[in-house]
Amino acid sequence: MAPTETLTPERILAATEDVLRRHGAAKATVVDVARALGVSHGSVYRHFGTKAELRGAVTRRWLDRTTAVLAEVVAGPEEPPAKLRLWFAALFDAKRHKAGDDPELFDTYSVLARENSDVVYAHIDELTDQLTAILQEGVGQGRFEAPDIGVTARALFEATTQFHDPVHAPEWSRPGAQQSFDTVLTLLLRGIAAR
Amino acid sequence: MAPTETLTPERILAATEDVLRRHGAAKATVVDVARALGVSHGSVYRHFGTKAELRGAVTRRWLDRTTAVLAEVVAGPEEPPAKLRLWFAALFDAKRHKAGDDPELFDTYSVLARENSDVVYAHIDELTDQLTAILQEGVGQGRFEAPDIGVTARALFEATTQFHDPVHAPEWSRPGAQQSFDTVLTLLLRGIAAR
DNA sequence: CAGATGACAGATATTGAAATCTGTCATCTG
DNA sequence: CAGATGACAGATTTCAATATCTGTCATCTG
Repeated sequence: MAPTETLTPERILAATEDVLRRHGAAKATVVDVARALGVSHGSVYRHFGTKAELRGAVTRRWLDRTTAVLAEVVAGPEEPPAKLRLWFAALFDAKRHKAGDDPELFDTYSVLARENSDVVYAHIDELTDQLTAILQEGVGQGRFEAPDIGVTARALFEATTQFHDPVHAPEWSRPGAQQSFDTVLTLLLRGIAAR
Repeated sequence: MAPTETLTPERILAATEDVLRRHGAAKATVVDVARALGVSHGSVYRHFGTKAELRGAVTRRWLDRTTAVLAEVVAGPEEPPAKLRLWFAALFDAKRHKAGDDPELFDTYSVLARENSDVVYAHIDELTDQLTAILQEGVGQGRFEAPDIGVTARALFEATTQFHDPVHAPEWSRPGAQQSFDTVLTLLLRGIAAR
């Protein structure tokens, strides 16, 4: 009856992350998760209806950690142009570190992301909402010009695909990557700057 | 002895494209190619040292067709800003049509591209050289500003990854795709425009 | 004798039987 | 009786035997 012993979604998610870390996306099974928790796999299905749902929840959790970090940048004190650059730099940095520090785990989560595109789309919507907020702030101060802020936010996000989409991770360690990133951002900032 | 009967690299490449079209990237074999030509597979190896080399040559051919179309845009009469937009529009259009018109064939060539990254890198270098030429022209006319034309060309190419990299093909038929493309290009053009 | 052939060894892919996994549910238990 | 269990059916994966393919080369042929 100790709280550690109660089977909760939270504990299941933690165990699932563990199993994924240890076995990789392809070999992680619900049976493994149950075994790690010392319960039958039927009990896991009491909290998550399907394996896909469980993996979706783990994916959401992983992406939300990045969203939280970036939300702090949005709330930060910088001027809009500096904030926008900082936001993208933080995004690129976070991804680059995740990919470089533990490539296997990054691969595992990349597989999860590919099989949970709905979760990823929701994540992208959150990120473009954050971008919209920064743009809004800049337009309000007369620093940015944008006919449609939402569309512009989306365009900024897509123009930087190369630097945040996991499929491009192999290129993030290329020598010229940082320079390309800086140049793209400079172009985009000039592109939205009020004249 | 009719010229149709002489075994040439050209004929082998054509037959290979045919076999790839018919069987797909995974199942196309050198034996298939030889069979299609009515020769033994040993003869194919007289012209292409390995299967990888043959597939690389087919990949190069496929990419070169796009390069040729875009070279015409580079040689065209438009003003640099219009030419730059036209060049990217032609690139996006070409890719979108290839992907939409025959998805299976597009998948096949996407697989070839993935396994021939050296060929793809050479292709990307050609494309950025074309971009460099357009930028050069614009800078010469005082229409563009760019501290380093080569780096800027590369940045423009990477900022449009979303619209030409085959891994993003599924998103090309999304409703907002064209609007995103237009917006990104507008931002980039404003970004390089001389003040 | 230039160019094609086909037999061959080792590498890779296919196949089908056996093992494991997913998702359900009647039953058990504190 | 809320929540866990484990046996079960059908789906999926694994594994090992078999078949096919790649790349070489001694031999053939026009």
